[in-house]
Amino acid sequence: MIRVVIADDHPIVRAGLKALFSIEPDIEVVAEAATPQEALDAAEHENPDVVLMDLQFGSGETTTGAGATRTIRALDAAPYVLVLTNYDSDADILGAVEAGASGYLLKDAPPHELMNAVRAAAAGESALAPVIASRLLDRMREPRVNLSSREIEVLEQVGAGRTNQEIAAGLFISETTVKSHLAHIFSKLDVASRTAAVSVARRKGILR
Amino acid sequence: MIRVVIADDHPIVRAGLKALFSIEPDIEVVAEAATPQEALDAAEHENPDVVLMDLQFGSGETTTGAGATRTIRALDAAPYVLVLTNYDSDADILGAVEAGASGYLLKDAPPHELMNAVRAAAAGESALAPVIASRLLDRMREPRVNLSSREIEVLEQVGAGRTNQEIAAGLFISETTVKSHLAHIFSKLDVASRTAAVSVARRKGILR
DNA sequence: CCTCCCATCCTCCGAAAGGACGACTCCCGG
DNA sequence: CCGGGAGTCGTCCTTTCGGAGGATGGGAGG
Repeated sequence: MIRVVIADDHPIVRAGLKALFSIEPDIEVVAEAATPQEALDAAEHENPDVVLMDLQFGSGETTTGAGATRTIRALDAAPYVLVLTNYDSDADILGAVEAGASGYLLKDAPPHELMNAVRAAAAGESALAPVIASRLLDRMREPRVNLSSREIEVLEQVGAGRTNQEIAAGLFISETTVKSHLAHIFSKLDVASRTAAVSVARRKGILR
Repeated sequence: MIRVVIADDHPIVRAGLKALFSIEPDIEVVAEAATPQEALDAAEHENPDVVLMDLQFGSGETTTGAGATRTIRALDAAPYVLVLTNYDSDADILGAVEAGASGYLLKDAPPHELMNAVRAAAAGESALAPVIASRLLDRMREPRVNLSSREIEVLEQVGAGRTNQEIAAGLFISETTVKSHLAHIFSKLDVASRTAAVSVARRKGILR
């Protein structure tokens, strides 16, 4: 019997997963969690084989799904974590994989794919949705972009529509420095304008 | 007995809703639909009281959830449509209400709120999630922004990071015309720069 | 018919943005 | 201890953007 913990803040999704698993003879839902903290507790005390983890939790939470994944994977006798989420943003996928997730599924996946993934995860294998797998490979090919925290800070201001002057005032630096940061950002993202930088950063998941 | 049709492309969500409704003595799920078209068929032939409609369907669909809502509401003896979706974007809410939805719920709503909304809808009343209701009021206060289709087209290009020259070439118009459209956009959105326009448009749900 | 809105085009001009140098600290890792 | 990256600032210059202001034609609607 595969012991599964469901961690998702949507009651509807929890009910759905439970209903789908109730049909499967070899899978048992041993706990439900509506917050990352509850997920962690359940992972510690219910001795599950697999934790199904949503990445997006309500805005009230201090821990994210990725954070909870990391903590769970650091436990003794840690269960495998299968990330189940709505989006296929590059940043999310990378973050989940780095946090130690065994798989990454989208919520619109057909049920049988979900079952396969749970069984694979329980066996210690990795299961990525096909969409995700190819995206991960694409991402591997693209050289990893490393913006400094200050650069991201500036880029966020740009994304909010502020001018260099406004950004300078807001960050207590000179306009020259803002331009300097932007020049570095442009070069790293291989673009020529602020709007293009925002667009690329959004696509890459650097900006939300 | 309240007859309900569930229209959502996520098998997990359909299973969840069905499971939740199975507990309620006065609500019966008479059909499930994975596409807008299926939803329309079910609305016509199953004689439901309420259709629970997701707004986001897979990219392969020709009709949107809002479109299906409009069509369903135009039927003889039309059922009430309750929109149940993930996001609370202004554009989505407005679109759903204009299409004739009786209510707008978020998928992370607690089950009892969902049940209340279904019963209210079946009785011909409106049920909006509190979050949505206040947002709708905010939106009413803000003067409605009406960008022409051409202006939106230009704005999309701007959001993709293209320069005026590139946009002009792409749309087969002169750069002057692009600037003219942008000037109108700026004035309508009450901003002073292209990046600010994109930012505001995104917040208002004009751009995704 | 006349008016409003949309889409298209124009010029002139100032402001913002971006490129290309250089230069100074601070701090981290080899 | 030294190199290099990050962050800060500067100047000079070019290009792009946006503002002002106007013009044309076409379609929708009072």
